Amino acid sequence: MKELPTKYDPQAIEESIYAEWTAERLFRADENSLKPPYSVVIPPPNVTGILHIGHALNNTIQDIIVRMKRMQGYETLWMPGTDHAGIATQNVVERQLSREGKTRHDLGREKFLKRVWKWKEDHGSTIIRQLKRLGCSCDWDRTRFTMDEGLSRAVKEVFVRLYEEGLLYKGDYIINWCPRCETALSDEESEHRDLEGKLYYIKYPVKGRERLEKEGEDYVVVATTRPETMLGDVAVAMNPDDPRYKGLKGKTLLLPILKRELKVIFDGNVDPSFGTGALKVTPAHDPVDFELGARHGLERINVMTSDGKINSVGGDYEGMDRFECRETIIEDLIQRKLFVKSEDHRHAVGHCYRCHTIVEPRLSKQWFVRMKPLSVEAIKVVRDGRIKFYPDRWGKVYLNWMENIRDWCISRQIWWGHRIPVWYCKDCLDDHDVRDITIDGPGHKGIVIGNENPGKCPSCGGTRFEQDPDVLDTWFSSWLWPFSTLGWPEKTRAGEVFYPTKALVTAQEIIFFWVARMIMAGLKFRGAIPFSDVYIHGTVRDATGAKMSKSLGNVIDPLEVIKEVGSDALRYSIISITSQGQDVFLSREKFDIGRNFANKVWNASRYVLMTIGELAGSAPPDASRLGTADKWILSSLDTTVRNVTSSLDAYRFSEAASELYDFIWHKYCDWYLEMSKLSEDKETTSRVLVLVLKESLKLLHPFMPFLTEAIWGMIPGADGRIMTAAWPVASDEPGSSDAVRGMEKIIALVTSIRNVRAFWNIEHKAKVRVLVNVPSSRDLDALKNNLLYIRRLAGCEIVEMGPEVERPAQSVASLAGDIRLFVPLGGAIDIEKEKSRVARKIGEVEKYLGGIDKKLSNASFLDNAPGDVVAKEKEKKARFEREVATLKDNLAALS
RNA sequence: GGGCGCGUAGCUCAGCUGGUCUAGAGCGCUACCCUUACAAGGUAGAUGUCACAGGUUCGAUCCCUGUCGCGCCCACCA
Repeated sequence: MKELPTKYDPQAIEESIYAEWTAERLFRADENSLKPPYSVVIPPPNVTGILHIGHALNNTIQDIIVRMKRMQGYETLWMPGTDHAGIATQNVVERQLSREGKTRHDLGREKFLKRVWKWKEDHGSTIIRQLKRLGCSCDWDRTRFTMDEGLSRAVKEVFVRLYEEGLLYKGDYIINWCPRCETALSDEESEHRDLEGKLYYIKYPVKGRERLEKEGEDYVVVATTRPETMLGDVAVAMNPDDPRYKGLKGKTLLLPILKRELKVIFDGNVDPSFGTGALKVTPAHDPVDFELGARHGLERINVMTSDGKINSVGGDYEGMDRFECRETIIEDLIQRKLFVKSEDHRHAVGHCYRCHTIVEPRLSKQWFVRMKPLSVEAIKVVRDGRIKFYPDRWGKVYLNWMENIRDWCISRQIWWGHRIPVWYCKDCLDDHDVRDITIDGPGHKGIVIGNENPGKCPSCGGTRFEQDPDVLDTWFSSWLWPFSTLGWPEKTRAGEVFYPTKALVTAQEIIFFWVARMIMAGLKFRGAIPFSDVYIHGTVRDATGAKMSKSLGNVIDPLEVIKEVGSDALRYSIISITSQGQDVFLSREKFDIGRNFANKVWNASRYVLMTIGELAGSAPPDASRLGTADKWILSSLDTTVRNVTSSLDAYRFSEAASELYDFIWHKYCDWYLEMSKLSEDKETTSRVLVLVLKESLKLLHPFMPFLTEAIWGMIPGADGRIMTAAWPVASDEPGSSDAVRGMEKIIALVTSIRNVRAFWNIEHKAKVRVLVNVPSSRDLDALKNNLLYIRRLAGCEIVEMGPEVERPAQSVASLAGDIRLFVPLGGAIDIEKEKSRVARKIGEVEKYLGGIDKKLSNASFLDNAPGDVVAKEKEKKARFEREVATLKDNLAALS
């Protein structure tokens, strides 16, 4: 007989079991299998990343889905991989370089990229290792990286197609610019955070009236939060209906400090109620001003360098940092008496999502994707339910973004990433700086798309080519992930079989970044949705509600938790506290839930394996020999199978977890296992014990894969791996309701007797004598058949049991549903104590009875409520009345 | 400015289409127990005007409206 070690030691089993699974190639997804396919998309974690607790949650959920589906007989593919995280990775390597006193420019592009690749080889698999430690059953043979050759081909293919369909353009727009990373960012990459800023009021003189005496005639006051951008002002705008400024029509203003002449323009988009109603117009540094400038044909003056310093336009301010310049300009304006006042002003300011530097809205020439055409289908598929969000409120968030979608800035001024596959013919373009070329659509002269130098220009025959220096947004490769990883644009068997996938599991933060764009890309390039279910789980926060992040230092490292309590406990704990879509507030103690449960399962299994000996074999129990408890536990198991399966199918993971917890702990261990110790038919009991254990372990396997596999390996007659065992199927019949009812009576009676024992401080080893009044003959049979159990579990002697049993003198009484029980205590009864107990109980029951009485005497209730509800209420009433009667009887007898 | 979520036991939270709710769980608390699977355990127990105010309904923790408190997301009010 095999035996489990006495002590549950997750460290001892987890890594070795994972190695066994790997050796047996159980994670592999076979595209030639005849099983129905089932695939999920793993969000490619950032290659610079390490596993944080949010990943642990995310990947546990996916692993649960995948493991259940695998056990249900699907050919499951869980495709793992990482994305190259352009900006983040480049930052990491640049930081490394700066410690050596170098910049990337010192190395040059080629050497720098070599260095990044080296870094990737050294560190890029950290998170993969960690996911394995967590137990993820991904098909690691298919691990992909967004810069792999195949995925890069997909990126190029998509770029070409978008270009040829006129969905790409390159032009001057205000984009979010990170002066630290020195690159453009998409709107999604600029995170808005509320900051306490100032709103500065500044006088702009009217040309020729430099005395500055009368506001509105000699000067105009404008309000701005970014005074440094005034260096790029070209106009001041007012609302045409604003009476204050009617007189300024046709006038010219002077920019303080630079003395540039500014036009006065009128535009309906200016809000007269904000500030002074006069808006300084800086088309190169503000999106609103850019629009205004475009409508009124204004010049665009860029005043900053790429690292956020004032450029030569700024005269004396040249070379100053943008915020230093802000201070200096204010001081200068105060000196020149052009400064009016400043007010506190709270406003949202964009920050770089990678380095948290304040983003500068800046005029820049960038590549964009026209998104509106791509969004049309993507809106439809969610509207008509082909793609469902869980919980569905996220569908609204998605649609709201999709319906207001803006063009996607995809070029980045960094080196690590997919280089934009565009070659410029220097001859056709008259040696213009390639950064300055504007491209509206396909067929632009002198432009060749491709990864290789085209060699010869198709239009002029020239041979001098220069590739676009920029790279693509990382998400431009991530949005292709569901099909690029399956070989697209090649037609592959895997691509046919495993696309579309079924489920996507992710956090709310990347709905726009990734989920929405994958849907668009899937529809556009594969002509089909990439997945049908999007499950959005909550954000993991610390106990105070703050997002867990390294910079806040509130991170719980999952690997440390694994070291302490094991991966199974971590997984179970985090799932059980995560109700659907709700944010998770995490603290260290939460992991006790899983640790204790794992321990319980371990010990119960150990006990079962120890006691069954050779009795169980692999044979099922003989149905004719099943007793009340056997039938009850089998029926409860059946219910549990049904509920766990349906909860998991509905993405209610915590519900499934607690269903299992309750069944295994409070039904199987607390009752069935205890009763099994007293069984007289050891063979049947053993068979039931093993059967229920095996089925429970299977249900638990997706949550606690290691533990269940370890135990499975010790069970006689449990073949193969639990990981590939067949998922339990619930029976069609409702099960033995008689046994369930009977068992409920047993439990109620035993509990009630124990209650009496505890209340009267009856010594542990002393047996009490009990008389039991059971009105129902059905229940009486059930109880009589299980007298042995009742006696032993409650530590009592049943003196009498039947429908006519009366309360003897000198006894205390108790109730178990409609069963009355009497315990003669002789002189040991403290009358006053018992009286107060009974009186309190009467009060309680009468309160409930009152409520039901009121209901039942309400004619409208009787008329309107469905029949079964009324019947139930009546039943309840009868029960309570009996209870009250009994209790009153008891009270009377005590006096 | 728009959208969303949350206020339920001392703490952390479940409670899915209103009646199976006499509102649950885990932790904590009280009493008893080292009963030969488990003290990371067992047995028994205490604790709730389900944020507040209205409304709909025969009936509301659940649906609607408003108020207060907390949190999140989106947004070009300079």
